[in-house]
Amino acid sequence: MDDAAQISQVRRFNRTVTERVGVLHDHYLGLDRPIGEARLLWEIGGQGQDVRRLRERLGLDSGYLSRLLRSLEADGLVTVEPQPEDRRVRTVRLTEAGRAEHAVLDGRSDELAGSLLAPLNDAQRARLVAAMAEVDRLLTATTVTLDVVDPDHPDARHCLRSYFTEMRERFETGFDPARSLLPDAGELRAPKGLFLVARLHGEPVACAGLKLPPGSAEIKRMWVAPHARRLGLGRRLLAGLEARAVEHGRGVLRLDTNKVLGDAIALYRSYGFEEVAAFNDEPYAHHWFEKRIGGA
Amino acid sequence: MDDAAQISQVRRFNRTVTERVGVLHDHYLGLDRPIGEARLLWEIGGQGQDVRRLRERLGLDSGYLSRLLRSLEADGLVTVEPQPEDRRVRTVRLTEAGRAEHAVLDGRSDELAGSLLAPLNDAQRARLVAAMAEVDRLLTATTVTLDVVDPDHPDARHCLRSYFTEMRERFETGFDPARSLLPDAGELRAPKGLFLVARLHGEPVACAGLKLPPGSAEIKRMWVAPHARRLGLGRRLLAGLEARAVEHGRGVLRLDTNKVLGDAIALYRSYGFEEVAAFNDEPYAHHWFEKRIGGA
DNA sequence: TCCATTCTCTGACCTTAGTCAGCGAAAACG
DNA sequence: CGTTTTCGCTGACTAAGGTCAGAGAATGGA
Repeated sequence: MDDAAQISQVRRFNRTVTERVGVLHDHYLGLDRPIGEARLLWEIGGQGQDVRRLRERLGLDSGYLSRLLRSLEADGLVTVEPQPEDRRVRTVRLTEAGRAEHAVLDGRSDELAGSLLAPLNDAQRARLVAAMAEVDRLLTATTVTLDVVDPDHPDARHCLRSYFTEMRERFETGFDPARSLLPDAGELRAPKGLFLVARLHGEPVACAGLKLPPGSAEIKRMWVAPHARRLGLGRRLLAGLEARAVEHGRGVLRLDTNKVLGDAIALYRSYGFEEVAAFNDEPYAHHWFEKRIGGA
Repeated sequence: MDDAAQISQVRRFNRTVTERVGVLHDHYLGLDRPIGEARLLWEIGGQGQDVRRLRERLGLDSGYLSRLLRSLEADGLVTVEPQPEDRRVRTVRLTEAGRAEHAVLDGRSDELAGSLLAPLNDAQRARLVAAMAEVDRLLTATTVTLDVVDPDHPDARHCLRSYFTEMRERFETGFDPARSLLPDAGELRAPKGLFLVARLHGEPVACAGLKLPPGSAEIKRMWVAPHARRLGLGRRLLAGLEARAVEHGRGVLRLDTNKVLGDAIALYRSYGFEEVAAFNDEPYAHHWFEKRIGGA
C-alpha cells in the first residue's frame, strides 16, 4: 500500500470514527449538562485534582475553568479547597452528589461502548475489539515523548525504583543492587553519560541510561512500565541512545542482560545486537551484546 | 475476552481516538472559519447538494442551516438555487472560490492523516492502517439498514441492474436474463415473495430476493456492491431472508448458484447450507443448496 | 378549486464556549 | 525585607451554536 492509499484509508477511518464515536460521545456525555462541565466533572475523577493540573490537561483558560468550577460548586457537585502545603494552589474534590453524577457519566460511557458492539455478532465483535486495541496502542505510542533528564529527577527515580523492584521479582536469584556493577548516579549524567525518560500524558513510563566511558558506550537500566509495553518504546529508547552515542563519537554500543528477560533479549537481537563474550563480570548477567553504530 | 474487558477496551479506544483524531480534526478544519461553516462547506462537496439532504446528514436545525448558508453566500463561496423539478427544494453549489476553499480543507485533511502516521516507522504504519481499515469496516457495517422494498423501487432497480451487469461480466458464458429462470418482478413482491435492499448512508449497496411458492422458499438475485464487501452484508441478507421465510411458515430455504461465484458459495456453506441435487433447470446454475430453517 | 403538506427562510432569543485584562493572596527569590 | 512570580478569581466582552415560532412559496391530493 503506497502513501496515498494509506492517507486515504486514514481519512476514511477519521470520518467514520468521528461520526460514529465522536458525535455519540458528546451526545451521551452531555445529556443533562453542557459538555464542558461534563468533561470537567469527568476529569476531576475519584481522587480530586489540583485546579492547575485540570487546566493543563483540558487546555482551558484559567478564567473559564474558574467559572465552570463555580457552576459545579453551585450545583453542589464539587468542593474547592486550598492545598495545605501551598495555599495558592487549590484542590477540587467531588462531593457525594458529584460522585453520583460521575457514576452516571461512567455508565453512559459503557452504554456508548456497548452500542458500538451491539449490532455485531461474536466473531465481528472480537475482530473489532482487537483492531481497536491495535489502533489505540499505535496512536498512544505516537504521543510518548523522550527526554534527557537528570537521574535524580523524580520521574527518573520513579523509573529506577520500578526497575529494581521488577528485577528483584523476576531474577531467579533475586536482585541486590549492592552486589551489581551499578553505575553510581554520576555515571548516567553529563559528561560521563546520560539518562532518558519516556513520558506518556506526563507520566514516566520507561527509561534507559547510557554510560560513556572513553571509547565505549554502554546501555544500563532499561525499563518499560508493564502497561506501556507493546508500544515500541524499547526500540525507541535504543534508537535514542544509539543516536546520542554516535553524537559522542562512539562506534560500538554494548550491554549486558539477564537470561530471564526474554523479551528484551529478542528486542536486542532484532535491533541488530549480536551476542559477544563477557566484557565485564556483572554477577547478574548471562548474556553480553554489542552493535556497531554510526556506520563504523 | 469477556464482555467487561471488551467494553473497557472500546472505552480506551474512544478516549484515545477522540483526543488524537477528534480534537485535531476540528483544529485543522477550523483555522479560518467557524467549524460549523467549515463542516458545511466540506459536506456540500464538488457536485452540490440539496439543502434538505445537508440538513439530514449534518443533523442541523433548518433555521440554523439557512443562516450558515447565507453566511457562506455572503462570502461568495456558494450559490443557492431552486431545483427545476421542485422549486421548493433548493440546491447549493460551490462557486470557484468555494471550490478553492474546499481544496484547502481537503489538503488539511490529508495533513491530519499524515500527522498521525508521521511518528511511526514503516511496520507500525502498516499495522495502524490495517487496523484502521478493520475498525472502519466494522463500524460502517453497523450503520447499514435492511428494508423490504418493492422490486420496482429505484434503489431495487439500481441493485438489480448492477447484479445483471456483474453476472454478464463474470459468468464464463455471459448472462442473458431472457434465458435464465427469472422470477418476474411480481414473484418478488408480496404475497408471492419479497425483496430486501441494504442501504449505507442512504445509498443502496446490496439486495436479495425471496420467492415464496407454496411450501418452499427460494433465494434469488443476491448481490453486494464491490465497495461494500467484507462487511458481513451477505450473511445479514441471508439471516433477514431466513427470518422472513420462517415467519411465512417455511421449513427449508434453497437457492441455486453459478460455479464462478466462489465467495458466495463459501458463504452459503458457512451459513449452514448443504449442497443438494438440482431442483430446477436454471441454465446458469452449477450448484444447488438447501438449509433447514425454523427448527424444523 | 381548496386544503394540507413540504421546504426554506427570517426574526427573536438563549446558552455555551472562550478571551482578555487586571486584582489580591500566597509563595519564592534575592 | 521588599520585589517578583505564581495561582486562581472576577468582570466585561465576543462569537459561535442552536432553538422556536411563524411566514411565504411551491406542490400534491381530494
